[in-house]
Amino acid sequence: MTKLFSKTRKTHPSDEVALNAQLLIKAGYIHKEMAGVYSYLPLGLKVIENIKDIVRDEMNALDSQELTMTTLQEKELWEKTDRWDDNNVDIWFKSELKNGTEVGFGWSHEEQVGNMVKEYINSYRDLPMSVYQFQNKLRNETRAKSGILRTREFIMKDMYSFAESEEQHKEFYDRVTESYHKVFDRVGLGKDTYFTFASGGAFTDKFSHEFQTLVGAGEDIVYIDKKQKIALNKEVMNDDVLDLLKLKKENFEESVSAEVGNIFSFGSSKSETLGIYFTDKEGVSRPVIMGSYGIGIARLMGVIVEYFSDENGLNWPYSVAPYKVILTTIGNDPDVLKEAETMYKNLTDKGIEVLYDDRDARPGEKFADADLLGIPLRVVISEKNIKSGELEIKRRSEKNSQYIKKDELQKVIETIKKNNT
RNA sequence: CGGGGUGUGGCGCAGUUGGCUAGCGCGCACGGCUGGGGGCCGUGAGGUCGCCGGUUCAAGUCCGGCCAUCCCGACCA
Repeated sequence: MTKLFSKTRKTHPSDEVALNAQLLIKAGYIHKEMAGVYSYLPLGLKVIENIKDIVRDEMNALDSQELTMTTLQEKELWEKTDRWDDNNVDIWFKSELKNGTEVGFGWSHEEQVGNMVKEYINSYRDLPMSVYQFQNKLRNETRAKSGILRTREFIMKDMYSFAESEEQHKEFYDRVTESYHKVFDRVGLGKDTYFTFASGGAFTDKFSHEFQTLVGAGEDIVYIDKKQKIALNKEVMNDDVLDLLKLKKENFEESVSAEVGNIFSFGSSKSETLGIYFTDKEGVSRPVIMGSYGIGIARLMGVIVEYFSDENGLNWPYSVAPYKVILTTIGNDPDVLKEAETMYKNLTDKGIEVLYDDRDARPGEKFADADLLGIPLRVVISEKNIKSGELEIKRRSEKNSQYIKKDELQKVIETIKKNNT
């Protein structure tokens, strides 16, 4: 911790109202550049990378392939789908090249990816196919708010799928739904994250689907059916939709939620506009069926903060925690320091990420920071504990510390990992 | 984009009807005492009072414009 350039602080900036940003700034995870624009410091970046690793793992399991597309985008492509005009899409950041050519900064990559894959999709043998990326999206929001939940620049995982038929598309779409549930389970939000019917929007089928996490800081209103574990976004909550889905209104209750993911079907409309065709078995040229699947990585981090934090600060699920153990020394006794360094090495050698609080600070400050930083397990090394021969541990999710035998530590860590808290 | 609020050392704040070298706490540096839930004492560094212009003998304070930021609303593909 003496080498960590970020430091904790006791207060948050007075103009930061959102809990997620208050805590992340106090703990030194993020830095605000301007309204709706945040930098991710070493601790914050580790959380982002942990979330990305989980998402990446699940996307790869779908045989989707990772790539990275550019932020600068061509005007012509968006004009084809009539989405360049500011009257149709009002969140564009635009600029121009030295020669006057207009360019846009990507707020989505649907058009770009569609245009790109035309080169590689020729035959039904090339389908189904899917690609994804983690990328900074730029959206000129009229009003950024809620800390890192709604920003002008944000990290998003966006995936795109291409299929030869509605059936093939549906199969992939359903597998993505499963994968998304796994992602939200793995980051600790599974219990309160609902598969949600939402309005389709331009170019899409009747419904799109969202993944909504029940959390007070959210911006959406959903109606949830806890038994069936599904939800309807308020925007589609009406009798026609209920009839169509064969659902009963009385099973639903209203709740505030945050959208952590969404998935769209485009059918063949976008392919027809962009000219993405393949040749089927009969030699007939047909438009591909396209889908789009997003997870807001930075927003997900913010939702996790909002969901788990308490009056003492952050509280990360093990799976996304920047460090799994915080090793806290008390006093400057040589035996204490030696013991701490031995433990640091032992745990690190086992692949467990340890944040070593080697500061010459008083216990109270160290404990307060350990809580604020939200590391799942705290281990305290002190003269007192060395004499007793026991290990003092405290889980972030629990109030009091406990004493265990030294050889039980590994088991405790395994348990926390398994329960993800 | 409509409405409202706020800008004073890195952070949180005070500064009265305009008036004297712009204060306080945290943090920071140095010295000392401490040592299990943000401890204490002393010394010190650090400020174009958001920016530009105006009124005045005199502006952090009054007026105008601008900028930034937050909240409510609208929007959210």
